[in-house]
Amino acid sequence: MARGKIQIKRIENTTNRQVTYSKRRNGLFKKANELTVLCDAKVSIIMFSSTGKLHEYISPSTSTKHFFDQYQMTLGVDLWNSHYENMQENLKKLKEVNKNLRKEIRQRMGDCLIDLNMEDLRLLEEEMDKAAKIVRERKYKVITNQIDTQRKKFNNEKEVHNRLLRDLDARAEDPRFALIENAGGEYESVIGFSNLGPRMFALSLQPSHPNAHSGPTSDLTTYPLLF
Amino acid sequence: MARGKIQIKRIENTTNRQVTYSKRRNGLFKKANELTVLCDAKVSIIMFSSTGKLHEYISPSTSTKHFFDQYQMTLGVDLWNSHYENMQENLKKLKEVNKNLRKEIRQRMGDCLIDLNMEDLRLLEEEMDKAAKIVRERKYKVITNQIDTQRKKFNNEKEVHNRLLRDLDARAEDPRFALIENAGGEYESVIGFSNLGPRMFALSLQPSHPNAHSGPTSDLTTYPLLF
DNA sequence: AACTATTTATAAGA
DNA sequence: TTCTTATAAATAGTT
Repeated sequence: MARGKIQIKRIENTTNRQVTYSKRRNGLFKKANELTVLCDAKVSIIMFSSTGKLHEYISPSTSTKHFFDQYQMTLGVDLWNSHYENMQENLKKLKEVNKNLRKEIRQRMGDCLIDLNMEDLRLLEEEMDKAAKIVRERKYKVITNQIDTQRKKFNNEKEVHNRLLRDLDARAEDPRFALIENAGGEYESVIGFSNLGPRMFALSLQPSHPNAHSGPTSDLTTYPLLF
Repeated sequence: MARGKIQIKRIENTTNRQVTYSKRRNGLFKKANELTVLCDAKVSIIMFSSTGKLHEYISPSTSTKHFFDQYQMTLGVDLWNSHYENMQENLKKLKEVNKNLRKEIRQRMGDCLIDLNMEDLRLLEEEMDKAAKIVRERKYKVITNQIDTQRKKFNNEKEVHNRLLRDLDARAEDPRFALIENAGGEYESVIGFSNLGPRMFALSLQPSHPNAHSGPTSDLTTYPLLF
């Protein structure tokens, strides 16, 4: 528009193009601002250069977010609605699944049996008996393992103890230790330990504190319903 | 900018303002389009007139939604994130809860018992036995109800049958029916029905052995248990 | 919506 | 980038 007319088509020279972009961008923004003032309008211009740089004009006393919101409201469409709807659909489905899972658990706890007919009840009973058996077996296996471990521990300690005892006997019969035995009286206390130790062990094997762990039973009340 | 310079300030005359808005809007859009072509850029202009009307320019081969998305991506902020954050948080929590519920069910089915210690197993077993008992009781209750309903049905039908039988006997002794018997020979077939029908009935209704009126306890043994 | 005098924008060069 | 300036384009006021 000066010093010669130009064709409106892509400027091939990169530098030239960038200069023109810069100049015309300023021109556009200036015009936008004039429009804003003269006509009491709200204008938003967002532009990306060919190199991907972002420039933006927005009328004073408004914001891009507000603009977008108003844009959507005016057009009566929500450009992000599909995204939002998807999410809500997902949420709904998950809640439904959640509800059903809870119901199943309650049924497995002996609640909510009203909805079940004879066949359901029969299957549930059968399944639960089967499962209970597995749980029982598993429990016995855990018990057995624990006992086994403890026995090994005990045997090991017993052996250590016996060795110590033999050592002491040997020392007691050894005339070299006679003096020390009489002098220090250590022998008695060692015997005392050998009698007491294993018995203490046996006591601690009993599961004397039933609720050391919160079991799986408390889960139903633990998870809040999120709606 | 012609026929006199103007001050860049709000045009008070409404008509004038609207005309200017229209003219300058076109100018702005034209410039935007030139910029798009000359500089290979993408431009989005959205504007609201003072009366709330919306006008928009968008470079060809793009869309407003795409523009907004790119705008947000470039600025590294999500203007609508707050809308979704809550939802996403909820979604995540629900998924987690569902996972745990599933696990609990699996444990109640005899799966995934590895994670449970002795105490958990003991509690689970105890609970499952209790629940199984409830399920069993419920099943028996359903069975009992079904049997009760069937017995009532049977008694009712039996009574209807007996009444029919009495009716037929009464007719057979009524002289008015004798005429019909002699005239058309219909009586034979009626007798035949009255003899055959009830017997068929009895066969299909009588529970194998004679004392159909015994209490619910004997009914339990009369009807085969369907499981 | 068209006209046009005038202002404004800007292409090319420095 | 910025300034300059000749010239193209936009547009205010009018019809």
